[in-house]
Formats: sequence, structure tokens, C-alpha cells
Amino acid sequence: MRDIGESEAPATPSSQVARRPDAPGAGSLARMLDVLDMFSATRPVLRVDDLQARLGYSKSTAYRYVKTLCDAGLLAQAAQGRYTLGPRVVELERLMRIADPLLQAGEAVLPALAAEQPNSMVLLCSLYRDKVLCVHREGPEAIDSGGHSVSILRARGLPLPLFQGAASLAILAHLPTPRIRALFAARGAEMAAAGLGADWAEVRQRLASIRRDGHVATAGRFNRHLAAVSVPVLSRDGSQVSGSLTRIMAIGDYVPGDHGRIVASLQAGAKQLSTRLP
Amino acid sequence: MRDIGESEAPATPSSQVARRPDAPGAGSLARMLDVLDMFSATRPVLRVDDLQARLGYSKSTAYRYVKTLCDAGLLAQAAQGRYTLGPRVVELERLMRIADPLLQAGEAVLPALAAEQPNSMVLLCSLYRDKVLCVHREGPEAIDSGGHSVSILRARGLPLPLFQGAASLAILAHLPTPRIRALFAARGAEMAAAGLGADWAEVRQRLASIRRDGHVATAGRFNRHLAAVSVPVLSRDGSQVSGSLTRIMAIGDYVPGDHGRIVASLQAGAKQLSTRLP
DNA sequence: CGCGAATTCCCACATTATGGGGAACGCTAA
DNA sequence: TTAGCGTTCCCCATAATGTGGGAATTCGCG
Repeated sequence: MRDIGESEAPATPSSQVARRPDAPGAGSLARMLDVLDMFSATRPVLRVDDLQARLGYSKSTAYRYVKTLCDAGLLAQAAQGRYTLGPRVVELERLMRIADPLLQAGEAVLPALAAEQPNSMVLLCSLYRDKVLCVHREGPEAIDSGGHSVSILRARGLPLPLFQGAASLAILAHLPTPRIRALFAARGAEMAAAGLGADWAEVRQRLASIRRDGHVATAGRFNRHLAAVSVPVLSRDGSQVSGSLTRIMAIGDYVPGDHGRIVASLQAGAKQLSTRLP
Repeated sequence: MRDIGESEAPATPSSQVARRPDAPGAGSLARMLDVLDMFSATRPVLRVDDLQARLGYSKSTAYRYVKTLCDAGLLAQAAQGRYTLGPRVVELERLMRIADPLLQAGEAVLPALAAEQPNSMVLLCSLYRDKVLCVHREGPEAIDSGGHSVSILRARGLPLPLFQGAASLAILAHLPTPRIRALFAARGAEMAAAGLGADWAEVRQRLASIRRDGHVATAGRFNRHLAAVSVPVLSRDGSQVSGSLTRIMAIGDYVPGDHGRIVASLQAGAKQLSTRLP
């Protein structure tokens, strides 16, 4: 049984993709927040010594940062000398859950969608500035793909690569052109590496075709045993993308004959979501 | 239909209970983190002007804080001039979910417990330093209490008052005595206000009796229509409290005859949880 | 394309973070 | 309970860096 997203590398916090460990002289405010980047799925509790060593702080500074973050509730001491992420994180996430209209719409719309097709799950993803996160999942936790059981446990909060995977591409393709252009200027290399296209013309064309189709389908890209079909979720007035709605299934279950039905079902769901959005 | 915990006052972030808005001169590191306290369920998106006004920053400083927090992903701009909590919060919360042994144990043990009694829910709460949070809920979202439907939506992340309610008291009573003593010294007034006792002797006695009983029961304290029974969840070796396990039911359903059965069931659950804990 | 608002840039100033050392604290074990 | 040790906070001189007024720039909306 393989899990997705459970095996993050020891220290690959997503923010480091765009922001390298701040050099000394980048502002102590930002430097303090780097402490949060040190936590990962494989290293959920840290000792102050670790921070001191891995971020190059003095003992005093390390303790001051930790104390400040603790006072704010973002960190909490688990035991002597051991610190974990703190209760404020859970509390703040709850605020986001309460306030997020996309999630609320998803909780209302997704169950019916998930029930339409067995051995498949439905993902609702959201765009934050230039980051795509899975916001909600409905359906089974694991998908059986020819003997392999592939599971996406704890989908909420799973970060998705911006330039890869159906869920991200559905969003990307529907961003306003100037934003895409800016993204290409800043991270064209990543786009190329992800196979989106070598130059601007190619990227533009690929995204335009996705926009024209109204959906993206990938097979075996995110995971060898899975296929995914995704459609954008637009705001009510259709002026902007709010996220994407994705069906994930075993790669063997994704047969051409079903394609039309799957897309239509997702598009219907996306429309329902839109009407519940601001 | 009444909801619990959904109607937080405009600006009563739980941290402000113990920490007032930092006066200028309390450290810019802590001051920046105060920005997070400005978000609430009723005010999930803020304008920079609001921060400027409500925290007394200059325009430059407000923007610098916002930019720093945005770069860290803790904030994200929703629209022009509007900022919300950011994707990093959801991502970090997921790390906590993955790493939290109490939650994992709860997901395995609670469903059976919840199924034992209809029209009741089971709450798993956890202690962080000196803060109690609901970590997981199993069972129906709402409880019917004589025509009133009382719901605890989105329980995870719901902050609980430390000195009130069965769930908190079950934990409090099992803290090491020196910690309780320190808590009383620091926040004795709050304890008294919560009805825990006027002086140290009284508080000590009350907590000792809870410890002796092995459970706490309250009726109508947290919510007029609800009753709650809670037992502590200890670490595997029994050396410390990890949290508490609570059954919440309609106040009319809490009849003396059932008391023994309810407590026994919770204690069995707590024991199961303990064996799955470090 | 052009207006107004949002956001960043710039720079002199002093508030405030820094870090070394040591004391007090709080665990853990005997 | 007491010893013993690692953790944590305090103190303070130094200078790094956050601060804020205003200008410059960008951004988004009409």
C-alpha cells in the first residue's frame, strides 16, 4: 500500500521552493518564521539545539524565537527541550475552515459526486496566490488499482505542485493571462521541467487548449497507478478561478468510453459549486 | 438551532485572554505575530488599513508585517487590499494531524464509542502547555435536546476554557501538582470565577475528588441543553495526561441510571487510547 | 488607456534584536 | 526528599535592523 504525500522529504517545506533559507541580513522577522519551516512530517518535534544548528542562531536567539512563537501559540513544548507546532495553528486552520466558502460548497456538493463512481475519489483544490492546496476530499481514502492500494490520507492541506497534475493545470489555465505571463517570467524553468512547454508560445498554447476543452486529464503523472480528470471551479460571476474539482481513479478504470460522462459530471459539480460561491 | 463555537466575538482570539495587545516596546517580533490575532470567525479577511488602525502601526510597518507573513505563507491576499490567513496554516495543521498520536488513536477508537449511544457525540481533547483544544469529534454533528438542536460544527480546533467544562477539568485534575499550583498562582482569579474554588485548598480538594472519581460530569455548564461526562486519557505508562475523552449528550438523556455505564465505556475507550500512545 | 488605490522603495534615526556568560529554574533519577 | 544536570531566562554593551514619513511604482478597475 502506497501513500501519497505522507512521505515528505526530511526538510522540503513547500515555501523553500521559492524562498531559500534566508541569508543573515534578510530581516529577523522573516528569520524567526523560518523556524516553522523546520517542522516536517518526518520531524514533527524539534529540539532547540537542532534549530540552533540548522539555522545558525546563537543559543539566546534560538530560545528567544522559540519563546516568542510559543507565546503566540504557534509552537508548544512537548517535553523538556522538545517543541512541536502549537495549538494556534489548529485554531487558525479552524477559522479558515469556517470562513472558506469553497470548502463549505464542497462539503455540500462533493458527497453526491463521489457516490457516482465507486473506487474513485473527488478532490477539491484551491489556489492561494501561487500555491495550490487540496482543500477537501470525498470518497474512499484509498483506491484499488490492480492489486495496488493507493491512498491519499489526510488530503486537506496536501500541497500540490503548481505546474503538474490535472488539479493544478485546471486552475493554472484559467488564471488571467497577465498572471500566467508573470508566472512564466518568474518560474519558466519549473514550467518547462514539468513538461508544460519549453517557451512562452508553447506554454500559452497548452494552457489555451486546456481552457478550450474545459477540462484536463492526466494518467500516471501524479502516481503511476492513478488517473485524474479535473475541471476549473469559477466564481459565481465566472470572472475568476476559485479552484478545481478533480476525480481520481485507478488508471485501469479510466477508459475512453467513460471520459465524456466523467467530464460532464465534474462540470455539473463545478457549476453547482460556483452558484454557492461569492 | 444553536451552534457552539461558531460565534466568536469579533476580536476575542484566545491568546488575548492571557496576553493583551502588546504595548509598543514589547518586541517587534511578537508585535508582528499579533497580526494573526486580528483574524476571527466573524472577520476572516482584513484590509491593511484595519491592521494599521487596530494595532497602531504606521502604513509602512503594517505593509512590512503583512509582506513578511505573506512570504511565509501565513497570510495570503484574497483581493486588492484584502488579506486572509494563508495556505501555510492549512499545511502546518496537516503536519500536526499526521504527527499527532492522540488524533490517530482517536480515529481508531472513537467511532465504536460514538456508535454505542445515539444522539450523543464523543470528543477527544488535547492539552497544549496551558490550552485545551478539541482535536477530534465522532458522532452526529448536532444533538437534539427536547426540540433544540445543538450542534458543534467543525469541532477540531475549537478552543475550550481551561477551567470550565468536563473535558478541561478531566485534564486539569491530572496535571502534576506543581503545575496546578503554578497555574493557581498565575490564574487563581480565573479559577475562582469558573467556580473551581475560592482558595488553593478548595481548588486542590475539588481536583483531588475528580482524580479520585476518575471522571467529571457536568450538566448545563457548557451549554444549557447539554450534559457531558469526561475521563482523562493518560500516556501509555500512565505518567501524564495526554488529553481527555468526553461524551456529550442531551441534558435530558443524562439519567443517573446510565451514569455508570457511560463512565465505564469512556474509561474503556481511554484505556484503548492509552495503549496506542507513546 | 488612464485614473485612483494599493504596495513598494528610500533613507535618517533610534528602537530593538543580538549573543556571550552566568544564574535560576524545572525536570529526572537516586 | 535531595542531588545533579540540562533547559531556560536574565543582564547588558554593541550594532544590526526595524521604523515611519513621503515619493515612486505598480496594480487593478472602469
